[in-house]
Amino acid sequence: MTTIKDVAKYAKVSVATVSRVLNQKGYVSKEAEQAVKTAIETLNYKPNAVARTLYHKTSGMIGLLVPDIANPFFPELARAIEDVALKKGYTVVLCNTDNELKKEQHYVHALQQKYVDGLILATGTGTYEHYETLDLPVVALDRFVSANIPTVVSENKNGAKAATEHLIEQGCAFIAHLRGPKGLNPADERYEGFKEVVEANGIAHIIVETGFQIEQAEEAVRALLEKHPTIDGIFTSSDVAAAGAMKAAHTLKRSIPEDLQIVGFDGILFGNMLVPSLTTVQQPIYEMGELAIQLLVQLIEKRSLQSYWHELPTTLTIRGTTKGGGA
Amino acid sequence: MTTIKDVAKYAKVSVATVSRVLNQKGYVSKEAEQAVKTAIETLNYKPNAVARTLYHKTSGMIGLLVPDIANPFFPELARAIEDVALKKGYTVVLCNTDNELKKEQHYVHALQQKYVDGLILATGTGTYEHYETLDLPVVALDRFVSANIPTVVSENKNGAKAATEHLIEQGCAFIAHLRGPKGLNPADERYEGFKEVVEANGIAHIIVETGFQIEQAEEAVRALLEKHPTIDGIFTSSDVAAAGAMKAAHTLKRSIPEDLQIVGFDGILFGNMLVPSLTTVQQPIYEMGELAIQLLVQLIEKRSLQSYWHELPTTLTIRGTTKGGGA
DNA sequence: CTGAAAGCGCTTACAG
DNA sequence: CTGAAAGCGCTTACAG
Repeated sequence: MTTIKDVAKYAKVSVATVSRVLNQKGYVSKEAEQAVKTAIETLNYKPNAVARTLYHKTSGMIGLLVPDIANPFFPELARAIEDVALKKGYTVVLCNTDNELKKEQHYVHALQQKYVDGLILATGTGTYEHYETLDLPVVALDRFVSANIPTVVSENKNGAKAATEHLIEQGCAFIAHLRGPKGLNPADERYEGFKEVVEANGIAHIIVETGFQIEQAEEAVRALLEKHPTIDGIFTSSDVAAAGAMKAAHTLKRSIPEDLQIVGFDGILFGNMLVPSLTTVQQPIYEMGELAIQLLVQLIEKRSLQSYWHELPTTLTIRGTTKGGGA
Repeated sequence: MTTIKDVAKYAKVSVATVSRVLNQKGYVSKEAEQAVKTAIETLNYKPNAVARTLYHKTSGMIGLLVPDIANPFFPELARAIEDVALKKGYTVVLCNTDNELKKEQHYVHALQQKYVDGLILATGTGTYEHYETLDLPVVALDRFVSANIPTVVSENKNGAKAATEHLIEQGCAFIAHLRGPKGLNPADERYEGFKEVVEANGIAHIIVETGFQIEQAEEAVRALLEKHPTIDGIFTSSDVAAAGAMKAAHTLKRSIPEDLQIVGFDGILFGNMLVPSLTTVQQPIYEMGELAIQLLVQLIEKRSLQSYWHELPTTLTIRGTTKGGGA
């Protein structure tokens, strides 16, 4: 690798001068500038980012912590973040935590030691509370961590209410809710929204908790439908769980949406690939990612934020698994 | 941030001694060691990874270049890579290239300047040929770049042959192949495999090219089925395209697998979420990712490789979209 | 306008 | 066994 010294030697100037033309700051004569530019060109010199980082204490990298990139909600989020990062000159380090405290801590330490400029937390065990004392810009995405940390979420509760109301409007009289893990923010809020609406309308309902694996959801729904054959509506806390519900319904020869209506939550791409395509509460996934990194960059650049709480609207997308929609 | 100097001062030794206990190399007395350890503990000192990188010219980071992490094949791959990286003490930088030469070049430069220890290329325009002269360990994944670069792929051609043979065995007489972009290695090989089998068996066939968007595939298959209503089998170059084919079939009221049988390629998770679930050529996605990073780490650690060519077996997973399987 | 020097935080020969 | 010093590649006051 050619270094700034090589360039200086070739251009017959000092390294300070080379540095000045590199950073376009400070005075430098036309002749010196030209000589340096020629030297850079002919030696194919690229400044060493690590040395710069050591001096500036800023690396141009941000850490993205997700539970599991293989969970289809997160790739879309990651893509949005990476797109904006590219434009703004940042680079994204991907970390899968599996919601395990140990992995989370490990990554936070590793990233800090590398001088990352900031962190986007799309994960959180809820137990690792050191983010505020980290002295590092942090944005929480799809999760609430602390009031001092800018947060980007979608309208989980409202979305859940809309989904539940839709099922009721379409004639469901006994609705099951497949809720996500307790203690997980979005799952709790979706549950709240569901409960509020069924209770307000005096609708029979039942709640079952599942994780993010399709098999769990499928099994849960199969058991549920066998035990309660009169269930005619299901609202799931994720689209993946909805797909599991659809598989279970298919196995039990319950036709969708005639016998059983299903509404998912997330609006990930594959919902539209299902047959019938999935009615779901669409989160503005890409926009959430975009906003999160924009806020993070503002924080990094020490610009002040107008708001620390950003709740983006969800929209009910009616498709083939409920009666209001098409195929 | 506390530095090695602070620790040295607190422990009343030189920074050299602190460094020695940090790295557990060189002689250091029990007393000095103890003093340093206490100092590290009480000051909560973490060594600065950037300074180390500057000296050692090795960062503990690897770059992962994929076309688009939102394309469901890549998150599974990325997850495998990240899992192994975590175990081996590396960190993964995620780069989406969209198969654009400009983005690819940008990332390669940016990563090099950050002293990444190696690159995994799961993308490639085929035009950027500088990887061999990069002086950086590189592994090609799901793509052939050069004979000098260790390569991990799956048996694309054999998989395609098995898929096509399966369709013929199940009675298909007029088979369409939705091939991926020309010039893209895996797509070309799958096409070759298909062609060989249909030609050897004298089966009527037709080829259409599509990209990786479900909408393209759906539209292509709709047009195809309208023009050629006697098509009774489709082999697609990806599972996403197969989902598009299923949607088109559904729209045209062609029942699967009775009227129309479909085989995909990839074996991504969501194939199993479809109804009927998708018969597909399963690539060992996780294993491919694992192997790629293991090879890369071997390269980084200057251990020699037995082989530069790793072709992992694919398996035909017969499910609900062809007649041999279940639902 | 320009260069010598100190410093970012670490590591490792080199003397002792 | 231990410390002073040089060096990794850059940047920026400070003199001139």
